[in-house]
Amino acid sequence: MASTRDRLVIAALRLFAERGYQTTTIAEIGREAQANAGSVYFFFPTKQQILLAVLDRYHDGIEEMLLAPAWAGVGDPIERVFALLEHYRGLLVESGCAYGCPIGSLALELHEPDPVVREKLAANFEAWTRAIEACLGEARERLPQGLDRRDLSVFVLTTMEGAVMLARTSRSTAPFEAAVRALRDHFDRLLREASTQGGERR
Amino acid sequence: MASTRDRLVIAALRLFAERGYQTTTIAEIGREAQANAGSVYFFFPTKQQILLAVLDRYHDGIEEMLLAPAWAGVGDPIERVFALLEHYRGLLVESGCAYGCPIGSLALELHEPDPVVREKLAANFEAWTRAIEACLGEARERLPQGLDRRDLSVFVLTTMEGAVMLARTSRSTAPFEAAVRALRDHFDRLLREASTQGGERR
DNA sequence: GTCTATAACCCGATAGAC
DNA sequence: GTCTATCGGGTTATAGAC
Repeated sequence: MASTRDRLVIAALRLFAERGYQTTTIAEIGREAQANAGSVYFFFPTKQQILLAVLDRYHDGIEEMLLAPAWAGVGDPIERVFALLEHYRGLLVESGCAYGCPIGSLALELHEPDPVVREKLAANFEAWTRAIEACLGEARERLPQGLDRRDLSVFVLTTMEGAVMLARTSRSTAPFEAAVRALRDHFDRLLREASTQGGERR
Repeated sequence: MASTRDRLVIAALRLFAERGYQTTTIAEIGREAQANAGSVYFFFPTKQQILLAVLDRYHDGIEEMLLAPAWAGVGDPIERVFALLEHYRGLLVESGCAYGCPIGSLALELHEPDPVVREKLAANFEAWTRAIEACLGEARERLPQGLDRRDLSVFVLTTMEGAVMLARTSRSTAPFEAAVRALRDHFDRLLREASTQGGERR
């Protein structure tokens, strides 16, 4: 069995994702981790420290927890972009459209977060964006010259976050699928332009 | 001076936007509306009823509160799409990037909202999407034949919501501007394709 | 309609035994 | 390291005077 501290972090990660930060109580985190409310304070002096540990866990685990499952069997870098989006669609379907991106939900739930919390949220978004940017870098020869791959990576993330938000709120995957179709249309146009550009590329 | 009920709704609207639903107390709403905490319960039996009134206010006021200021002096329907996004960018700048879309924030803060709350949140997203869809409808002759204008309208909303989320979290307009540039690039390609399509349109 | 006072409850955090 | 017990403070909502 994992260490008590680990069990507490995992329990908090689950509860924050499913019910939010403010709604989750220290007692619930303890119960979920088979520990007592008071014991939580041996490892974490404040509730916010648990949140920081959870955000670190997401950040450190992005490969193993998110990218690896989403990209299993998908080698093409452009298809990886859409495989990641498809992974989120799967999470929506699994949950009956109750799923929300844990980082996005925390980012909007906490209106005036402590700077250290806000920076860890931003670091998680940054790691996600970089993963997409790496895909676009791999596929650079198939994309138009002069394309700003950073802009496009951010655009993929805003699409995912907005699409999950709308799907969750309407309890339907329809808006998610609509946004992804529109993004795919954009990518198709980018790939088509690059393929007719031809000639020397560097 | 506005009626007490109106002042309460406006106060709640402001406080929910700035500090969130759960963080805002009934006492604060009363204080902000120059009424007493106990008086709030004369008009609203529960806190959730205040939230419902706020969501109705947003929905009924979308023209006056949002679209009219954003579209002042902008006639072109495509430019109206980007003027609305530019309006949100202005709100970000004004607030030092603390701004969040009030509907989006509530949608992610409340993880298991009462169905009636969730439906009013969804109705607000739907009204926003329809406003964009109307612009695209006006500009239909300049857009590619067979373009799914509903998909594209949803895409504009997901871009706005995602972009505001990232800007707020990083306390920078950079990701907002990146996402809007990428969306503009997409629109440019759509308009270019339609202009070279030429011939008969209907 | 508006006010004061308070009931009833829950939470984060602490103290201290073992 | 883990437990029980509890403090102190804040919240929604109610009761009832005016």
